Amino acid sequence: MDISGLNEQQKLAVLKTDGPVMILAGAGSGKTRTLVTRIAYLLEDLHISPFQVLALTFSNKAAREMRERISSMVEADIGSLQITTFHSFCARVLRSEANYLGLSKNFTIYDTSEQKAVVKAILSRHGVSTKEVSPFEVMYYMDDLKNNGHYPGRDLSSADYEIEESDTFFTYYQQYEAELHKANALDFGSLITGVIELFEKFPEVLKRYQDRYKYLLVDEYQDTNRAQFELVRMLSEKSRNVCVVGDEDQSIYSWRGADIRNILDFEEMFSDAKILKLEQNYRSSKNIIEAATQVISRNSQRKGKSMWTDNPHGEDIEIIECLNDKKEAEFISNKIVELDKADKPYKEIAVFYRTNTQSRLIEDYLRKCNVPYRVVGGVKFYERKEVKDLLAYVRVVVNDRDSLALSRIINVPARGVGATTLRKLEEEAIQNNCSLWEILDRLVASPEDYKHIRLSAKVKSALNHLVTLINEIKVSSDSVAPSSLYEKLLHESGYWEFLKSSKDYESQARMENLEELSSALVQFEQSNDNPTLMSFLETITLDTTTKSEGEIDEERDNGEVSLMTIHGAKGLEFHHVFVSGAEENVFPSYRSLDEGETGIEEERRLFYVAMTRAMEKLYITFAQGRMLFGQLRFNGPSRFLTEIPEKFYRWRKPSGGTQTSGQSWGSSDNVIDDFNQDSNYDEVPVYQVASYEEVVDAPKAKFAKGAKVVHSLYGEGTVLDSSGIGKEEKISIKFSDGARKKFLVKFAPIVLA
DNA sequence: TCGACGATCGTTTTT
DNA sequence: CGATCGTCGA
Repeated sequence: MDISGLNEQQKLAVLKTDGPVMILAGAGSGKTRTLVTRIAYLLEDLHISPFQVLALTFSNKAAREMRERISSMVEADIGSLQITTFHSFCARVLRSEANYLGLSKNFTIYDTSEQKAVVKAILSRHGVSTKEVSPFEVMYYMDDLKNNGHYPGRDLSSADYEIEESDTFFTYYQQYEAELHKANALDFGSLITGVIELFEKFPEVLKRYQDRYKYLLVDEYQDTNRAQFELVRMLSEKSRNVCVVGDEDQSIYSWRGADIRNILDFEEMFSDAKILKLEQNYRSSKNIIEAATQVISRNSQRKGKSMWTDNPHGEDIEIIECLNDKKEAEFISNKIVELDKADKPYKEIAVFYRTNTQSRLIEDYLRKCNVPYRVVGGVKFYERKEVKDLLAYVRVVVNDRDSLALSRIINVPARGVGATTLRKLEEEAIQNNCSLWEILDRLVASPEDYKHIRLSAKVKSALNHLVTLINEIKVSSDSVAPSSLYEKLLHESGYWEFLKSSKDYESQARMENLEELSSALVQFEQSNDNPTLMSFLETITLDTTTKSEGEIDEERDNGEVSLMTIHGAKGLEFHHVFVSGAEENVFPSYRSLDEGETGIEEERRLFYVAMTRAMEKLYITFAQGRMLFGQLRFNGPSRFLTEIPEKFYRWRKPSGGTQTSGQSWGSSDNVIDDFNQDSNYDEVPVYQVASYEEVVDAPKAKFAKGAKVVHSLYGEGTVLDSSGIGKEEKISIKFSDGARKKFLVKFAPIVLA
């Protein structure tokens, strides 16, 4: 293996194959290249069988990329090389060892919406309305347990988390788990904890896997949760050849359970661990790297790396202060048009935002300017109602104990089986201690046994038809191609007809989606050795990469501008990057602001990720006023802007328009008033910066309850409520027209009347 | 059983 | 503002 092109640290990372290694790889430091070379080195030079290597990633995209790069590097057939996501790996293990845990190998995987449905059912069973307890709270609670590696009945003596068993949420959790078990289903979290349970309860099974996988690699290690860490620890306990690669500064999924302790405590967990740092950045200009380094250095939760680069200094970062969100979108579009005129390909340009909703305005303006773009992420194909419906049919075929799927389709299309009838059938299932499907199946097979369930002739015949259809498909599922089974389901269930005859203007689009689902299935058949409905279901629940994302590489012209959330941008790079909406309450998001310092640090990492995607040029834009939740808000520039030292940027702000003087945000001398923007907001805010000046350092609440105030946009009002002091002061105002609104005093154009 | 209409409430989303 | 949800009424 030729490793002469690697730097010294990278070489060490490739060659140190024995014992635990943690590679802290900064943004753009050649992380994937190193990882891929390391695997190639194992196979080619050390002659390790691909069968003995397991590489775990988070996304299917990362797994695919790694596999492709390795296969182009080595001679050997890497068919048996396992490069896969944590979840796929666990699903595979659990399918082959299903019997140990009382599962059946055709188990269904529930996604978040199905998880929610089960939680709702349990809450309603307890007579708890979703208003009293939000299903999300329960889901969050359960996810938290699972992220920590908990499964029902786990021995907690060695666990590093605690459980209050008298907690009603714990009861909900237990019932939820029981419910999933009955349905022969697992959710994302229990795919991981299921394997932990398997390994803990059956050491001989664990030993088999330990013996097989002599070399373990974990990518994006900063995003692992505690459960995944446990899994890694167990698998590598014997060989101790574990190599994890991550960057604590790019940990942006803590809200999904990623635990930064996995990085910070790695050395404690693996006492003989070797820590390597990849600190040379090959991606970005010096300006960008140094600025980003300054920003991230404010975080306390980090191991600490010092990134550097040999790349040229590059252009200044540009911070653009826009009058409002429309002007921001307009600026970005115009700039992109300019870049295009300078022969910069669209595909080298990306626009990032904190939340998906922010894409709309930007899209509008890009369209106006005839700039081709694609939105990465957004509405997922497999989350569409009609797709979910059809997949529910498929799920029932694959796993008839999946009562949730069955109840979803039992009356879709409408068969006259309403909530009441369904309730009766479910009651009967509970009485008989069997699944909903078994009741239906028996009811159709021997109706005389179920005379006590009073059903109309119409309902009976409808159920008969449904059950017969499902049974026919089940019988032929071994001999008939999945796509043919799908077609049969689609048409004989009446779903297609139902859409066709529907006058709903959306049903045309729905039909197209179902055709797309069909072609996805055909495509799946063509690219898999042993395609089954089960494996198709698993693939689409565990791999959400949309088809269009894969097609982009084929694009051989200028391509398209990429629009995405910053989360979606991780791992990518672009020559020209726009980070939009750099305002307080947007980025950092208002939600993380009340989480305190932890929240801010995660947002800062997000900001760091955003900055370090840029290779040549970085534009950061923000709007003075933004339409948010239906009202115009004045949030002020993001604190992260002030964390970039002045020498790295030029701050441009509007001149002319209705901008009032006295603006003080870009306080430095590198502010350039060269950027003319007239407002075309219908209701142009009269900008009263004076109040901002006065309020910002106020030692006590400026606006007390009951005070009469004037808002430059909304007029006169009375303060209803006030909280926080100084910069944190928030007030709610009742205006003379009766409207009630809340403001962050610091930025609201409000004065005492 | 279905639809229409208010009330509600707003992150991020690898799997 | 807008999607989503639950509650009514037919």
